[in-house]
Amino acid sequence: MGISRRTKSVDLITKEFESISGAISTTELIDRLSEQINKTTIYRVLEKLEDDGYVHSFLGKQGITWYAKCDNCTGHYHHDEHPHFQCTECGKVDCLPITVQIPKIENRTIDKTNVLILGKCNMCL
Amino acid sequence: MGISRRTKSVDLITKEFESISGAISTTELIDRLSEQINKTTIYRVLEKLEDDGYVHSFLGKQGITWYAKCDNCTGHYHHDEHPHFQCTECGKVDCLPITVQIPKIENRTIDKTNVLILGKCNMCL
DNA sequence: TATTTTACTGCAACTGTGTTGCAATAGCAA
DNA sequence: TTGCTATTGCAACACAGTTGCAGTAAAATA
Repeated sequence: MGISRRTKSVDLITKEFESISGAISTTELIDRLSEQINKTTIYRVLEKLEDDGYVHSFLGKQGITWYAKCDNCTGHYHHDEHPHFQCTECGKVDCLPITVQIPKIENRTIDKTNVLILGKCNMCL
Repeated sequence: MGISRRTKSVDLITKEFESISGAISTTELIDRLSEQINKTTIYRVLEKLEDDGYVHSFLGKQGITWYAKCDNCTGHYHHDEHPHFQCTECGKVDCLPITVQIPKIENRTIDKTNVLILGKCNMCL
């Protein structure tokens, strides 16, 4: 069940995603919007935007949730089957438009793969 | 700074790792040992055991910390550069003795790669 | 063995991320 | 304009993990 009404919260949050490059953590989003939207609402809107396929979520370095409106993923390819990169210097997180091959594994099926790559981004090299 | 004194807590925790196959989450370890060891101590001992290279830590599905005494990683190869597998049915987590190739990425350096594969394990197929 | 040093432990209180219940508000269709 | 109900804000909660500190106990030293 995604977004069914266009509200102030939805507008503010989508505008935030349009204005950034890369991903944003829920905590950062709450910091930026807490004077205008309650944090509970932020969590709930993000959930719905993900249902709608507008953003996707994943976990960053310390296990906190990040969201990205990734242009590289569309349609059925959506569910973040691409790796994410987090810079260990500045903390910035991006989607990587590459594919990571996972070998077949005996006696197991693979539903989903989460790949987080840690390193230095081009600004911090 | 790893373990420097052999205490009851260290014995109980290492004994737990000897008795299991695969990985164990901090929460499960606390459940099992909370009558014998305080949770703060469990967190602190795990940290030291990781410093010593006896176990390694990584994040599971919901961002909680897991530890494994993985036999496949030794010496400099230690720092969990292997993928981890979490069963979406039973929740069991294992180290996978395979290598995932990460392509070189322009304008970035790679320090570490976290790969979590979600799917069904051989018991749940 | 007795003493001393200090690593380790337990406790209580705290932090940060995320969730839940519920009453009030506000899109939007009719 | 009205009525339905999705959405919101608030307060309180849940849970993983951390911190400060005083007391305890390995283990080195005498």
